[in-house]
Amino acid sequence: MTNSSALFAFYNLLIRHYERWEVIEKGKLMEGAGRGGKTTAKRRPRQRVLQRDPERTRAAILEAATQEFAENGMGGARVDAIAERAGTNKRMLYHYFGDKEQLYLHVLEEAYVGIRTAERALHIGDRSPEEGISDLALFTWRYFLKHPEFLSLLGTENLHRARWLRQSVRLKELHSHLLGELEQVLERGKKAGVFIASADPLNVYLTIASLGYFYLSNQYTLSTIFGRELSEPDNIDAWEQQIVHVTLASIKA
Amino acid sequence: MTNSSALFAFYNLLIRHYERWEVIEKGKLMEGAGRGGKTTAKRRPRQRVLQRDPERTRAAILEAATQEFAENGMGGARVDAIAERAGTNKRMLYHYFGDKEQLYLHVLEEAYVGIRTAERALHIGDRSPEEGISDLALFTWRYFLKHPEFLSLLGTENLHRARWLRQSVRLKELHSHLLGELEQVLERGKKAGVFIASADPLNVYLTIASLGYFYLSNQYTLSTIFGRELSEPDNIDAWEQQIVHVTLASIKA
DNA sequence: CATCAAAGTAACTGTTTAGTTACTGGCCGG
DNA sequence: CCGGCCAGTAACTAAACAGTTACTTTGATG
Repeated sequence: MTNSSALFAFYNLLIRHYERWEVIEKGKLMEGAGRGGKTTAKRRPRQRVLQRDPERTRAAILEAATQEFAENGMGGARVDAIAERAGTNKRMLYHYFGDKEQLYLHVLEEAYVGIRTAERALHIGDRSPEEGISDLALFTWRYFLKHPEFLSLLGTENLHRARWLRQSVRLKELHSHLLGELEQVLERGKKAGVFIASADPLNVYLTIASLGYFYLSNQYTLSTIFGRELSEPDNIDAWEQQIVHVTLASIKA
Repeated sequence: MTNSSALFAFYNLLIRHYERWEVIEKGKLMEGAGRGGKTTAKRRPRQRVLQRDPERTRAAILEAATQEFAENGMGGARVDAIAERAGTNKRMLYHYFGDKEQLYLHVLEEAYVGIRTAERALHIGDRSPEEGISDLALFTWRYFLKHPEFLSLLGTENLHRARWLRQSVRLKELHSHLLGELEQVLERGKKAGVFIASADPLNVYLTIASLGYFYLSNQYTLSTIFGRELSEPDNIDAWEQQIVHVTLASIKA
C-alpha cells in the first residue's frame, strides 16, 4: 500500500509539473477570464503595480458576491464565479469570509445597511406631513429602482425564510429609526387634521414598500402575461405617480 | 486498448454484483428514505396492491416538484429529492417530463392555470362596482394565503427574468379575461359616480396583487427586522382589511 | 397463456461543486 | 538586507449533481 501510494504521489507530481510547463510554454494563460485585463502578469510578476492589497481584494469579493447572489440566488450562486468576477481566487474568498454562507450573510447585511443609511439622510419630518409621506414613498421607489440587487437579495432570503438574516447580530437596531420618524410625521398629520386617526406607521411603510417591490421584482412575469413592457420609462413614471397617489389616498382624512 | 477496456468492463460487473449482494445480504435497504413507509417491498414485489398507474405517478411527480421548486428555487431544487418525495424514481421523472427545466415549466404553468381558473369563478361583475373590487381584492389575498407555493414560484421565475415562462405557449390567452372583466366593473363604477375617471384596470390589479404579495412573500425578513410576527392571525386579518381599504381609497370618487 | 410495449428500478457516468492543500513570492520589522 | 509572515495561486479531492443505461416487472391483447 505504501509503495503504490508513493507511486501515485509521484505520478501526481509529474502530471502537475507537466501541466504547468504546458501552461507557461504554450501561453495558455487565462483564455476566458473576466472583464478585467489585469490577469496577464503571471510570468513577470514585477510588472504589476500593486499586488497585495487586502482591503481592495475584500471589497472586490463583496461586490462580486453581491452581483452573483442577486443574479442566481443562494442555491444558484457559484463560488468559482464569484472569485472570477472579483478577479481573484477561491482561496481568498474563504480566507476573508469563512465559507459561502457567511459571505452571503455579509452581502445581505451590507445591502440593508445601504438602504437604511440612505433613508436616514431623508429627514421626512422637516416639511409638511403630506410632503414627508410622499418624500418617503418617492425615496423608497427610486432606491428600489436603482438597486435591483437589493430586491433580489430580499427575495432569495425570504425563499429561505430569513434563515441567514435571523443569525445576524448587526441588524437588530438598524430599523427602529425609520418607524419612529414615520410615527412622528403621522402624529403631526393627525393633529393637523389631514390624516385619518387609524393611520399606522408599519402599515404605511408596508404599503409603500409593497407597491414598489412587487412592480419591480415581478416585472418579468407581469410583462409576459399582460403583454405590456413594465420596464418602459413611461410605465415606470406612471407607477411612481400611482404609488404616491395610493399611499396618500389611504391615509387622507 | 481493447483489452484494458474489456478488463475495465469486467471489473465494473464485479463491483456491481458485489455491491448488489452486499445490499441484499446485509439488509442495507433504504435507511434514510422519505416519510412514506411504502419502500420496503423490494424483495417481495407481489405484496404491492397497485403497481402501475401512469396518471397517479405523473400527478405525484408534479405535486412533489411543485413543493421542491417552491421551497428551493430552480437552482436549489434537486431532481433526486423530487423523485423521492413522489415515492418514485428519477427515471420516471425524465420519462414523463423530459428534463428538469421542462418539469419546472409544467409546474409553473399549472400554478398559473390554478389561480386564473379560480378567478373566473368569481364573477366580480355580478354585484355593485365597489363590492366587485373588494371581492377581487379579498379573493386574491386569500388565494395567496392558501397557496404560498404560487408566490414562491413567481419569485423564482422572476429571479430568472421569466426565462421559462416566456417559452410557454399555453399561457398567452389565459390572463386577458381578468383585465377585461375588471375594466367593465370600473366603467360601471365611473358611470355611477363612485370611482374616479383615472382608475385603470392594470393599475388596480397591480395594487391589489402588490399588497398581498409583498406582505406574504417577504414576511420572514419583515418579521425579523421589525420584530413583529406578521404570520400571527391578528396581523393577517388586519392586513386583509388594509388591502381592501387601500384599494378602494385609491379609486373612490 | 405467450407476447410485447409500457411502467418501473437501481446502478452507473461524466461533470460540477464547495471546500482544502501545498506551494510561491512580495513586503515589513529587525 | 534577510527571514518569517501573510496575501495570493492553482491544482486537488470528495461529494453531489443531472442525466443515462441496462435491466426487470406488469398487465392488456392476441
